Amino acid sequence: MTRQKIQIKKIDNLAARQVTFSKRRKGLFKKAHELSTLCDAEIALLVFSNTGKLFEYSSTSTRQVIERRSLQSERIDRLDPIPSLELQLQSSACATLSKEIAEKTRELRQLRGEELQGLGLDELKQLEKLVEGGLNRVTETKEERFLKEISTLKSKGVELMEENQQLKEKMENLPEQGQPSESNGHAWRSSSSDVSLRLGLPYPN
Amino acid sequence: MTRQKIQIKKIDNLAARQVTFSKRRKGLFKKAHELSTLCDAEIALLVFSNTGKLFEYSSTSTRQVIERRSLQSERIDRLDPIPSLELQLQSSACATLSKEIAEKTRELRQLRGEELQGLGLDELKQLEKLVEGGLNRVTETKEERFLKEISTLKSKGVELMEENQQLKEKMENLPEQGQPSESNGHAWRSSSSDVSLRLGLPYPN
DNA sequence: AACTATTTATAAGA
DNA sequence: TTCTTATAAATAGTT
Repeated sequence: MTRQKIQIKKIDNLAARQVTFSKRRKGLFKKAHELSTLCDAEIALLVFSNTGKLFEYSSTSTRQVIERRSLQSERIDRLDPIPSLELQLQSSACATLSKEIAEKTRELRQLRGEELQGLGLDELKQLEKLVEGGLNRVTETKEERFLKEISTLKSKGVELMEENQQLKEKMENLPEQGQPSESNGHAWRSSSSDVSLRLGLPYPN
Repeated sequence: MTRQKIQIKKIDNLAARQVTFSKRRKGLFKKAHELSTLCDAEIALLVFSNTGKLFEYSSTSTRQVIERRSLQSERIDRLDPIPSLELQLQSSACATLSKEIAEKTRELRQLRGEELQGLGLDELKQLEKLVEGGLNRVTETKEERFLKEISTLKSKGVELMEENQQLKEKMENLPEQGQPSESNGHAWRSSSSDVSLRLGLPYPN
């Protein structure tokens, strides 16, 4: 609707879809609120994201609006003695969920390279691209994490070296006075001098 | 919002309110539909007019969306006075299925490298291995398929060449007798001699 | 129901 | 995520 007109069909790119979802959800809620205020309407708006998260708006209370709807839309089903309408509805919901699970299971197996026999050459090429993309992102993330780890260790090393340096200076400034152990002091110096080696740091600073 | 900006408060004039209600309701429903399509969201929108008339939109079915919400909100507000035992059982089955879907969705996204922020270094390494394995299997399968395709084409090529050879021999064994077209025979020979080239076969056998 | 001057929403990019 | 901005879309008031 701006910069460029878009087609109303599912947005493929995940990030773009999430951004659009946020923006448009906000816009939709605003419009719903305006309509309820301007025209004194009672409104309930339920939105489940792709990922299953629920967002809702209601001019009064969602429950109240839903109850009002139940009253309107024929409560004939109250008379249904046997397989209550709700039971039927839930059954079909379960069936839908089951189908969704089957589909996701198949996708998962394909991404893991486990159920490839049904696929054509083109589908295989597409799948390969998808998995390559995933692998790249995973590898990138892993390496970023590694680098972060390394730089954390580096700065810890620097801190330790500074601390040790201060300790060394304190030790040297102490007048020689028959302390419990002289070798103790020596050990401090020697252990403090190779912190960067023990931590595997590339260079001491 | 045009000609003049309006305040978002109840419109006093009845006629104007009704007109605005129609216009904005239409706009709101359109926006809801666009959001559900663009972002693959499940939406239910209930609007009661001033006069008590119900208008509703749903991407799937209003009941289904409401059921899904009931599951999420852990039945805080139950609309059923006595949820029959069967209904309860089914509800919990649905809840289980929903959880399974959420889990599989998360796995899928991780395999696609889309939801990595929560993972530790070890988990990332493991995931990388998994995706690498998948990629290898997909690539292998794809290449097998390629080879199969190639050998199929090869044998077809051989068949064609043999058939052409037979045809050539038949042609040559025919005594010269004013046939419909001599050039026809020539065309056959010339096209039959380069089957392997036209099919892009690596070598004629 | 149509028109249109404006306001509002928003796609793309930063 | 949030901001910006050019442009598309919605719509208030009018006919």
